[in-house]
Amino acid sequence: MLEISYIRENRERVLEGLKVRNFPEEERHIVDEVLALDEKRKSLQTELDVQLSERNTLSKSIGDLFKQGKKEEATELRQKVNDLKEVASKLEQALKTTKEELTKQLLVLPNIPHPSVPAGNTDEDNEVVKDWEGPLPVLDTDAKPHWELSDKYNIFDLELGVKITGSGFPVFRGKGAKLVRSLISFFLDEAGRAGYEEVIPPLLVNEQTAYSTGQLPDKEGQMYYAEKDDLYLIPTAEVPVTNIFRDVIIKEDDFPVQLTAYTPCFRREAGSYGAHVRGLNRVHQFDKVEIVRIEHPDRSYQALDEMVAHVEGLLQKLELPYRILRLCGGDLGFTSALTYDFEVYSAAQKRWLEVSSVSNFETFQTNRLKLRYKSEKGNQLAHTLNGSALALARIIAAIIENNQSPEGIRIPKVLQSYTGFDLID
RNA sequence: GGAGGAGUGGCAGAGCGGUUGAAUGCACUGGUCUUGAAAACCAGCGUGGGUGUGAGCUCACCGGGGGUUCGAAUCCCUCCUCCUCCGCCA
Repeated sequence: MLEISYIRENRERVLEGLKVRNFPEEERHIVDEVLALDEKRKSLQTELDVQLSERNTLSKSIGDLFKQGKKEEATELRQKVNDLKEVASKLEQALKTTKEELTKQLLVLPNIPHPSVPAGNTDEDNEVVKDWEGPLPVLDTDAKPHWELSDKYNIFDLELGVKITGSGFPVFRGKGAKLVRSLISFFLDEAGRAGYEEVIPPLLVNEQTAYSTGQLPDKEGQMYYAEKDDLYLIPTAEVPVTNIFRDVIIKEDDFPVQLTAYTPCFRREAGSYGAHVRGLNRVHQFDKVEIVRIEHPDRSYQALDEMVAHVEGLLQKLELPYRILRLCGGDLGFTSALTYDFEVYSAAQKRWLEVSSVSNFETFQTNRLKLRYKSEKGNQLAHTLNGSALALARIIAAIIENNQSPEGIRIPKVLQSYTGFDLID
């Protein structure tokens, strides 16, 4: 959620940002509505304070009068305060309504994009900031997509997932299962080496938690919901991990906070079927190692670069061809100010698969989280960032497709000490 | 799941209807003293909102929400969490 003080001081920039995002023109008046509601809120607050202040003073003197035994005067005053109360409670109600309306409108506004974010509508307008320089792998004509390879080598079984749960819940088996576990360990170890503290968070979260990182309201449809307990299955570790710092005020020298977590991720992905989501391309449950940082506003973009470099290092070690995109305004997530997407080339499908998304949310999440740091200027909102490092299912798709050969599937060198084998055959 | 107890500032711990945003101790910050450190002493030390150029003034907040009252951390209702005992259990 944008800070109201930011909108107040940067109205033009907010409007400009909404334009970059392709936020519907006919809805941009919300900015001015928000500003008007804020003014209303302030004047109601001022009026209310006057009333309450008077009430407090009179109440005190009633107490004093009673002590002095001046009962009649006290009773008289009591009546007067009762009248005041009515005015106050009306103001209170009006203030509450105004605040609610203000929040409701504020929730509609997405984060303001970083100046480097290109304008644009769809993923076709994303900017390739780093393309794959070398040749893309070319496979034999009889090369198979990963779902066919999986059948051949018994790596994962989607049919079985259908039986147990439903479509989109793969069952990994044998060397496939071990490959999953190896990747998770490898990613966690790499994050640890880069200074991230490993955490294992809950996989179900409450409403407040889902709200604070921006999954609620609006994106309910993306999350599985356990109605009986009013809990949501996490779509990413970002949600529970970032919320570790909800309602926290940290010291300035606590920066940077660096956390990493492996979790399964659950996404409903309602309505997406078809050839492009075959196999592991889009599933409802997948594994992911996430990195999360809490940063000083002055250093958050430097941190973003470091996170991008970290993810890049992982892909290099896995020997996968990749490219980095800067998302355009229209493709940018609601809560993000700047996002880099990583895509790996899936040689048999001859297409790029998104495997990581690294974002700076600036104060958009911390405003909801109430995550601040102490500074000389008073308590300020910190910046949050996160990125996938890395998401598994598609990485596996790319590894098995790109590394297929008549002998079997070659395991990248860095993983071999984890898997204990160098070939799936 | 059943029965009982408890939730107060970073922590510990008073307060149980009237200048209590909240005693006291510890921790923390600044200062005095000291060659330095410790000790001792002095001072400061929650969050959010409104208002003012500013010092400041003011409102709200004692697990969350609602209520009673002229007035609530203190009384009532409700929800949540934690602890103890019983039951169940990886």
